[in-house]
Amino acid sequence: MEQNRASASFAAPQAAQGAIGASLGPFRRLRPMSVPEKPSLDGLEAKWDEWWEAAGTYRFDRSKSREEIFAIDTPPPTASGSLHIGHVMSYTHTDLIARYRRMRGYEVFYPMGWDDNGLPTERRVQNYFGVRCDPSLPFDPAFDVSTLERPDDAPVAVSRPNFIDLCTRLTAEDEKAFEMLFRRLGLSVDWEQTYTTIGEVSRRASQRAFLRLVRGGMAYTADAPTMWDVDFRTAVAQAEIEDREVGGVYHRVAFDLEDGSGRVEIETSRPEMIPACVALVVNRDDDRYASLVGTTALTPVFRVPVPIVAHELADPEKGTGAAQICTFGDATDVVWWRDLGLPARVVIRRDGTLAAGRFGEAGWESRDPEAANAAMARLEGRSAKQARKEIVELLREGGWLAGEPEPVQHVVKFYEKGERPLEVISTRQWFVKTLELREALLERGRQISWHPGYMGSRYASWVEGLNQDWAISRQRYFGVPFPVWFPADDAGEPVYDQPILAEEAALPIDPQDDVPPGYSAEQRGQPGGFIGDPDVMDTWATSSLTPQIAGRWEDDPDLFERLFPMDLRPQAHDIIRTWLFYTVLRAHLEHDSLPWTNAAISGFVLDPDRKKMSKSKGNVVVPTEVFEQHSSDAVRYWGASARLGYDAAFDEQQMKVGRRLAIKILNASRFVLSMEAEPGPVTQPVDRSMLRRLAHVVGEATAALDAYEHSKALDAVERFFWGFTDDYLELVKQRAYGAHGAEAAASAIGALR
RNA sequence: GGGCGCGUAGCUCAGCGGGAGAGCGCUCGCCUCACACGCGAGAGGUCGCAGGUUCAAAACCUGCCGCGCCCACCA
Repeated sequence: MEQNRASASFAAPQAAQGAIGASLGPFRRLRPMSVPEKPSLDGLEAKWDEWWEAAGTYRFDRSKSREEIFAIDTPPPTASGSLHIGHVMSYTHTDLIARYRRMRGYEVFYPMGWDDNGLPTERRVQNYFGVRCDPSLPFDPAFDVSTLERPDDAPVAVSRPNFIDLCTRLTAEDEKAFEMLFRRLGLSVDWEQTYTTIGEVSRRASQRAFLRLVRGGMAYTADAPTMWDVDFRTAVAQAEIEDREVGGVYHRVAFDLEDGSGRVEIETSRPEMIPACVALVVNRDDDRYASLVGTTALTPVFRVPVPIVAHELADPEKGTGAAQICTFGDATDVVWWRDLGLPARVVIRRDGTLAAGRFGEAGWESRDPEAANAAMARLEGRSAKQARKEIVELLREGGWLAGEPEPVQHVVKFYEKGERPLEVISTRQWFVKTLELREALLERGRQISWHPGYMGSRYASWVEGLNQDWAISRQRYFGVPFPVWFPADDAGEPVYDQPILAEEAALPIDPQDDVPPGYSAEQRGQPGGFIGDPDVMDTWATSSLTPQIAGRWEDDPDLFERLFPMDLRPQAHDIIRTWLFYTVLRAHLEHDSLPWTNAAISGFVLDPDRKKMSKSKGNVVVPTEVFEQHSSDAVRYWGASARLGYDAAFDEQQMKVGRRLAIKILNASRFVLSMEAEPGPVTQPVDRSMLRRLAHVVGEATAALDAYEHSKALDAVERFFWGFTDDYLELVKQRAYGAHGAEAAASAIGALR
């Protein structure tokens, strides 16, 4: 049914077999023209970019119906970095699909987007201009970054509006450079469809979708333990967390039983969390400890009484079989804390340093408050790492350290862009419900056609492993603001459970500038007034709406109808759990549909030694140099030779092959076009045989491209072509020149054309 | 720990039930009027290992080994 919804303008095998000679189509009309003496690839990119732009070759025709359209949800690259060779490969893959669909008669919707909002841009602006954002400063209309003075080389604090302005200006520059590169690559993008994730359309769509989630009960705000990056000082979502193996130290620490009958030893890599300990946990089936459940122990150093509790997740095999529960040392602590209804004693602050309440006061009971507070004074204000050294001394002094600390390699959770391990910190965040949708989202995954198919299992394993709702708020600046204010109580503090939602018609809004309905600007921050939500959305909360943004959802309902759900999401495999997953989630919640029917997943480009390319390794390839050296066609050839889903080695040899192929095509074309005589009916067996093979190859390539196997299509076509030049061309050359008469020549020329 | 992918000529890879292949690289020969960014010829492999199914296995099944990726509540 897909195949039938547009007429095929690509030569079908049957046509070529039927009336050979009569079916030359457009080639019949080719006339000898000014054939260049020495065809060259140099400068072709600029020439054709200009030509396509002037002719509007790839402009999207919105008068077409949904059935006639093939809509692509192009990945918006992060605008605040540099494009690398991996982009070149994956965007070439998408372009191959776009061009193939166009050949099949589809009206292809192929936009470009720039993902400019978010942390990467902030970081780049900070480094580029030497500034940092201080939201407490007022807007400075006279601010001029070019005259910025940095006497001691420290970052200069600028206001939030000034900072955002710098972000906007720098990304605009980066986006121009990206467009130049993509144009040079020869992408058949309709550049009039370009959007940015910080642009007005994106902000409106993000805010509108968010408001609907809140009204529908699918988004909520809660003060809950959340994964937190202490350097960026923001919450991060499960999808942005990665495991890293790092060196750690196991410490065996003794807890005295309250009744003085003995001690319980635990093993921990985070002894600095002992002041935050709220319980010891053991497994009920563990004979060593079962009798202790229900009794009380005293924490070392701080002498805080904590209950010994049982939980099924306590693994007798791990460590000593007994563990401390702290608020919060890791994600497991959160599970135990929640399941067992334990109190919280938080000692890690948002900047990652330690601080505690006064021992001896409510919530901070201690059998020896004086010693506890003295000990805490030695930890206060230190980072987790520094505090660890300090508390080891305290443990040693008090005789609570059993044996010597033992260095180990263990796996710790990091923010993917972060440098220090994540902490679990209780903060107020906005969440989107995902856990309760697990089954529905797994079903959505099954409805997608994955290319290659096994990528579907990556999606499934991610969805199956979801363990927290999606935290979408970020304590940052350059992002889409939440269209929300909170009423201020008599003390001027926000009342979080009564958010004031913006009107949809007013979107996009910024609660830091705009005033909620029914309030006046003077009431901002005043008792009884209002407070704007200071946070911005996770960048994925915007980019998960790219089909809606590119399709101008609700801004242009007629267009949206023609595009959504789209046909194709092309992307790389590293962001299945983020971009792909969230996009499926948003379409499910907002439209009760898939966002698109196909997902084409490209692999990575590895360096020639099959190592991952990264800036730190210094093995990153700069695309412009590659274009310069090999030509865009050659680079595209290399990209096309890599299958979807599989990593490809960066291979200049392969580009040389592509270059040779391109030049061979030019030379063969020069030969064919230089024939003076008129083409005639194809009567000679050799000619007919060649055309039959050609027809077969067309069928083969068509089937491969329908199955998203472009490398297979390339292989078939290329194989045919070299046979065509090396064998067929040589066989008919003399005849085409007229050595065997006019009729035989006309047959050859007809076939050649 | 669970899942997925991959192990075929020096390199990059295709083939996935009946001839072990391509390109690059290598060797040799050719400036043949489309192309020397070319043309022709050639060397090179117990298809990771071990069992099994089959008349027939590089291909299917089982187990193992190695590499990579994804996921997991790794004290």
